[in-house]
Amino acid sequence: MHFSEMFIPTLRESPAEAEAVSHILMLRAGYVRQLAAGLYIYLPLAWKVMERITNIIREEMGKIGAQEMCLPALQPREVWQKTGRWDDIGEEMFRLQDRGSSDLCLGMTHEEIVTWLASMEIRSYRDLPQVWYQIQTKFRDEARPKSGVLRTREFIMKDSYSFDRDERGLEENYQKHSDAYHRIFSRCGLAFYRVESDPGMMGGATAHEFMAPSPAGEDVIALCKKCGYAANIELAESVPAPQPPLSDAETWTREDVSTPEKRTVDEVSGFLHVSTLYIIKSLLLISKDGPFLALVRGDQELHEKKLMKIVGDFRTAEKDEVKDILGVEPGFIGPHDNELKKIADISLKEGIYISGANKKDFHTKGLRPSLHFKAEWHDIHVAQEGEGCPRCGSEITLQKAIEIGNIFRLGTKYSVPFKALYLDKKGKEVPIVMGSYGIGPARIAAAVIEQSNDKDGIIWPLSIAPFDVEIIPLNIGDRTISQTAEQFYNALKKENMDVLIDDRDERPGVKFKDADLIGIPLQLIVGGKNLKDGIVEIKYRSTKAITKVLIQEAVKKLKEMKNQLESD
RNA sequence: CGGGGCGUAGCGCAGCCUGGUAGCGCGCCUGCUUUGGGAGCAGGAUGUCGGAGGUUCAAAUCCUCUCGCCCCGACCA
Repeated sequence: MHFSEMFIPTLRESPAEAEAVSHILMLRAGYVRQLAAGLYIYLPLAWKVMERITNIIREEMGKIGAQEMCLPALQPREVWQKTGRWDDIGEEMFRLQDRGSSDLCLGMTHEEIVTWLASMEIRSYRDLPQVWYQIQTKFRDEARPKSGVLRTREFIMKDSYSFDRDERGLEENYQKHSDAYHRIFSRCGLAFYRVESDPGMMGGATAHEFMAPSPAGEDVIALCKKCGYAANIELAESVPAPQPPLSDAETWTREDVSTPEKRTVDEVSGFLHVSTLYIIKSLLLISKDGPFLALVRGDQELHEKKLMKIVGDFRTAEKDEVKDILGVEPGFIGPHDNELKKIADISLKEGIYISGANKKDFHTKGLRPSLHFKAEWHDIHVAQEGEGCPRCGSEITLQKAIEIGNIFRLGTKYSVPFKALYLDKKGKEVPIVMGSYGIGPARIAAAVIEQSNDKDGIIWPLSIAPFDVEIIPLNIGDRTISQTAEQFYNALKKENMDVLIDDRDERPGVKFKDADLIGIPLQLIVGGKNLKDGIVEIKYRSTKAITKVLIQEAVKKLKEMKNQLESD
């Protein structure tokens, strides 16, 4: 393409509304424009990147035998009612009515639709397995769109669905997808981890997410460098360091100490000059089975999602309820001397503690769990940096990350309500076993930018760059320069390279700046002085290293360099 | 949905407190010069000051309401 004919509206300054690096650079380099909150226009450069990404996805999906199709974005209420999600999902779903007042929604995902299809068409075990996918727009009425294309209300997603006879088949397809995803993200030049994740609204058994580390990420993942344990903080386990023995710990006998007006862990810790590791945080919560206490160590935070998995939905008790149930106001409640059900974090299992005394302005010192109270023990704390890996014990680290893909074992969660059944070899009706697998191509692009940029702009990996090479004739007023540049353009096209030539009547500085901003991996610089010596320059965008080559060798050299970048 | 911030030319911003002819830089258009890291000179175009209502002789500025966007949190494939 000729730069002068292509729509690449670069900006000198970053628009004020952008904060995330990828957002700033996509705006400045002329890749996207924002229409409204969470709605983006993908300009030609961005669309070329998206195309390259989706091509990689198509290739890899093809390799695992997945078949591309296209499902409607407009979907009738009835299918969503089959699974109950019409009511479960709430405000995140865009809903509308047609002229006949029938309820419809804009699809936020397509499990219902493919399962409906499968229920209509799949009859026999001979029809299975099937793997279907599409690359299509999804709609979600996000409470807070943010960070450019990272969280939008309308976005393109590759979603695939596997249909198997049994768990073994699902396992195979799950693994195939996992492997394909590894290849896709690697080919796109991303650093990423596969982590254990919470299935959330998708339901089903277990799931994994693919996470690209980046400060712009919304998720936090826990990683163990030693054994490879990797999990979303939503469910990451950890082993907090044990309480160190207090020099005078042995002398702590159980006694109530006066702690006037000291309610929070920090207040009590400061007042008694004791580390928060020796304090029990007691929270009175109400589940559908009634009130119970959740106990975590003073240095830990209660992980509500983990707790919810144990006791189901719960809420915190009101001030008055605490008084009614325990006879004391919040801040002085403790796990001893009452018969409430208790769920305690594993960090509390050993050691000696201080907790509320269940009487106002007093705390009890010298409490020993299991001696002074009974509890169910679970991991209900939020994992923290530096704590022990649940598998191997070595230190875990926490990182922010962008979710670029996910894979879910759905099992029969969708096939049962849809009666998506098949007849097995013995003629028995059996529900199809399903999996679902998503990738966000725009998130891949944004994550790559987040991970690969410098002060001058984007640094695309060759695999998903909008072009392979940008030719920069430094002065198109000079006929020798512009003609040489055009000759290179044609020669490189003949070699099947995707080339952008900056044929604008701009000064060299402007072209250099724009080229670095846009981030095409190779630059071919055609300038007057070098040309007189029969020389042009080739520059790597990533390192800015310049190679001078003879004009007649430049095409060959560029091909070599491209091949080199491809194999990196 | 809770908390905070911001809406003035295409972009970045000043002006608002203390009401009185709407500004600056960049970009854009024309011409000349210039051509290896966002050129110089000369000339020029561009605004419902987010919107509505109110106060006032007079509102970008003060008041009320409203819409939009961004950030933090809640929520979230």
